[in-house]
Amino acid sequence: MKQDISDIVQKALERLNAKWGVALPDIEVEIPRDEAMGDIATTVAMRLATLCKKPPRIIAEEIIAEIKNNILPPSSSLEKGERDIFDKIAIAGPGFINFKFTQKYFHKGLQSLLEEEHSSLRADIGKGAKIQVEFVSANPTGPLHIGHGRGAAVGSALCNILKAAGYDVQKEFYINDAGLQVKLLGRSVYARYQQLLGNEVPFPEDGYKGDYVEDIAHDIHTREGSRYLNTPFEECGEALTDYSYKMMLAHIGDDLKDFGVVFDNWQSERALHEQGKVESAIHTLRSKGLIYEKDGAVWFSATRFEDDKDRVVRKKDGEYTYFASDICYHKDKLDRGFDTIIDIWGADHHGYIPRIRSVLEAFDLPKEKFRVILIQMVSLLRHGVPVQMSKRAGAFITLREVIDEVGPDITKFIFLTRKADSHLEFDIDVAKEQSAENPVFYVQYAFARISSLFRQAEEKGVSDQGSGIRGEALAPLKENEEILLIKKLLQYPMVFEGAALACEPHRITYYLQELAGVFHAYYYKHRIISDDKGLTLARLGLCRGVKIVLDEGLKILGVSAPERM
RNA sequence: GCGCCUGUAGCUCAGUUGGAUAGAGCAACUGCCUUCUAAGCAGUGGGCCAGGGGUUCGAAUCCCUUCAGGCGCGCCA
Repeated sequence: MKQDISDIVQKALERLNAKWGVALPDIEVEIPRDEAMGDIATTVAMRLATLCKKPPRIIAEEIIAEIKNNILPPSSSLEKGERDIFDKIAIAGPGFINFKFTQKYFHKGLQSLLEEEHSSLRADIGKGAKIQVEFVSANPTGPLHIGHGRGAAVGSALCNILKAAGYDVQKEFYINDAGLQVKLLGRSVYARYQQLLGNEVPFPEDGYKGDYVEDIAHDIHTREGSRYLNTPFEECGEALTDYSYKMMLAHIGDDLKDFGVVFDNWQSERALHEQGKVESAIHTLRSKGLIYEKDGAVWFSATRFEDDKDRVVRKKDGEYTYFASDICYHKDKLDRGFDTIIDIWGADHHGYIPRIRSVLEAFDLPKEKFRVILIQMVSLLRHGVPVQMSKRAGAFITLREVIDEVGPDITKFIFLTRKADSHLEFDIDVAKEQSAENPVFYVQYAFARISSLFRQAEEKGVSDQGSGIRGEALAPLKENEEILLIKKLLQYPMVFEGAALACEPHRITYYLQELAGVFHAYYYKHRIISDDKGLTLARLGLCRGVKIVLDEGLKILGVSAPERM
């Protein structure tokens, strides 16, 4: 729909520009707010006004005349051409050009949806460009919490969108398996293990206090018995630490899997060190004169770029910082040949962005290739009361608990009903108890209703398959609600494109709710299966179109599309 | 103190990258099940888009400023 208008207007503009001789602006096309104004509109005349130094309405008139006289197929006959595609082309307001399509146009649009199915809903924006999205990347020092869940839902949906938009997408989880935090987990497990066996060693200050730490200790005891009892941490710490974080990592992987999120690659931070990549990246910076020593530590001159402070890469104790691995990691990602790398972070890490951008600049890597999506905090509520979350104290609600209690579909859908960068209130009881009022069911119910229709049609021996919804078969669709519904279906590609370009999955969520709404209204008002076979087939065709688009959208969100409810 | 984000209906949030008379879902109130799933439909009420200034044909959207809230500003990750 958008493409058709863009093409037609583009042709008209190119012809007219022989006379104007200006730099043509992009043709922006939008859905008018009010249905009555038209099906689609362009603002290009207003944009041209300053360029051509003419009033926008005059320009709009010229464009319309050009379209009617010289562009529209199949002949120069204005009446005929207009009848095939447009009911009306009109100027409105300050210079909008509003297009109103014919029923025939909508029938054809539905027909190509039915013929091409999902492929007609995707686009080739990416043209095979390699893009990598890194998300979740939770420290393997504890279970995933609800904030990670939001990141997982958004990241996964975004990847689905980008794939459908023709990008070659890789989903990556970065494992922070180096550094102090995993060591602290090891110490915590060590202490619990000793305590379990009656050796009351002190629990580390700021250690991880969650029950899962004891679980790991128990697990080690059942597998390996008491062999580490009274062994100093210096001797067995490494083994315990390794075991512990790998265990956590396995749990994280399981949680994600049950949430319906899978990764293509798990990149270990340790591996970067072991392969000498961290050292070599720092070395490269040093050779560029961007590394210096001060106070016994090694620093990166980030202030030469856009950061407001220089940053330590190697601590006084000789250990590399997390930032050092991150320097290496981001360079490495681009070295791996990705055209774009997207990092999805918790919004509390926003201060980190200038640092990484500085790094890319330091390596002469184009920083436009690096994009960050920030995920705002989730406030978890129970009965409208905030649940306080503190990881260190061990008092928090895990993603696992939420999935078990509320279910993955509802959880994901709620995460995806808001822009990533805006706060989200997640009330477990509202999500669960009022599940009938939950928007996810509204959308799924539309899908289930249609599925039910097809089952019944089949029982009555009516099938839209085989008999073929082609050519004139869709002509009986004449009701307002039917045209409205087709129009909604044909808007999907516009919404999808917008979601892909802006990296905003929530647009799909909103669209699906609207589509379901239009469908429910239609379903209530008009009977699909009737004695009129031609009409029944046409309406089933329309329903199949809705089903295809609902299916596509739900797949992108990672939410199931049930045949029955 | 500096930086980033947020402020839209009673509540939770959208708002097509600057477009037309500001939108949805809850909540409230009215109706609709002998008809393909009422997890549904139809309708009513509800707004100084935090306040103020600016930019232009046009601002919830961009710039400046004030106020309010959140988050950062480690040789943690």
